[in-house]
Amino acid sequence: MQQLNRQELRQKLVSCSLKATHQRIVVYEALLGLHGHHPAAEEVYRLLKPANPSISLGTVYKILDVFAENGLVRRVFSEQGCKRYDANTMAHSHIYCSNTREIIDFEDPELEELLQGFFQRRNMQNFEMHSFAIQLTGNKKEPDQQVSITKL
Amino acid sequence: MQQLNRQELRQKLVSCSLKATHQRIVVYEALLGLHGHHPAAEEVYRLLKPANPSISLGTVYKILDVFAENGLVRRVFSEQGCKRYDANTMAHSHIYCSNTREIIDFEDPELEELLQGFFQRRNMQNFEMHSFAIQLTGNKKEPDQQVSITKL
DNA sequence: TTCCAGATAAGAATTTTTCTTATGTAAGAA
DNA sequence: TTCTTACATAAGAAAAATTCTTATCTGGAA
Repeated sequence: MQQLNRQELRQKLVSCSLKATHQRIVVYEALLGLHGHHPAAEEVYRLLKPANPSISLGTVYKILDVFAENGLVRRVFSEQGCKRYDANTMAHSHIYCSNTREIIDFEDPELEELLQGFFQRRNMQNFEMHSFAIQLTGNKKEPDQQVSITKL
Repeated sequence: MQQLNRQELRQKLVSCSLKATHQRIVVYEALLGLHGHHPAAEEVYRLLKPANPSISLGTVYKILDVFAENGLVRRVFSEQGCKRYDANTMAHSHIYCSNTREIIDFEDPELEELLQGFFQRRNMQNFEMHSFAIQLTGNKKEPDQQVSITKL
């Protein structure tokens, strides 16, 4: 995950015409630090509270929402009852493990390319597509081990 | 959408080793009737309450959960905060329209086939895939009109 | 610096979901 | 058919997740 310093984070916010407040910076920093973890607002709040005692949960909700609207983070589709966020806005899919309840990042350039190509050719009437996302649902055979792919 | 009578619904439940209670039958019936609508528990409840005054919201939640566990309905991944359900368990994708906030069923056999083939060939280590799902996010150009595809 | 549109804190309020417990009922057994 | 019991439901409390309200504060433009 890209390791940005505060000044760079500040830049990133400003480039989205967002005020670079301290709260927004630490929330963004936390999300980047939690690469692959897809936290809910509550988790981000719990993480930040010790070092930022004045931060409020409502603010974290608002900030995540604003970030999502501005494309700084992705909302992760979730079968669970709560919203999750992902600072990785690159094209990637998610794996839902029924065993461990994890949401796992799954980067498969071939898959992305395949779909990219498909949708470029596919003629959709009355629809302007912004993005697509795939989820795989299943089980990790070894819960402790990672999921990986071998080339075709 | 398949138009099943009560007796057939009863059969369907029993075939999943679920007791065919009146509540389950009307919930299932409602879901089938709302083809393409992807309701949340609350919506199903509101719909059923007039004709079934004794039904309880908690029961609807439980029933939808049981149905999902038994493959009678699909949980629809949603960016929104609440769980949605879909009685159409055939392979299909969902389109999220940012304008209208709709979730639209999108059947594209070629796409399903393409992915089916891809995942059959793709070797995934330590993962047993049960299903995959795609969402397209974007905007309907004409909010009132339908989205459709033209063959390649 | 000053100023102010927009951001935050705090906590109330609302919405969504789960849980608990007493009661009810479907469906198999007698 | 009636009995039995394991499972399902109703009701509402409780918990969890999210939004809203309002007073206060602050980043950054002028």
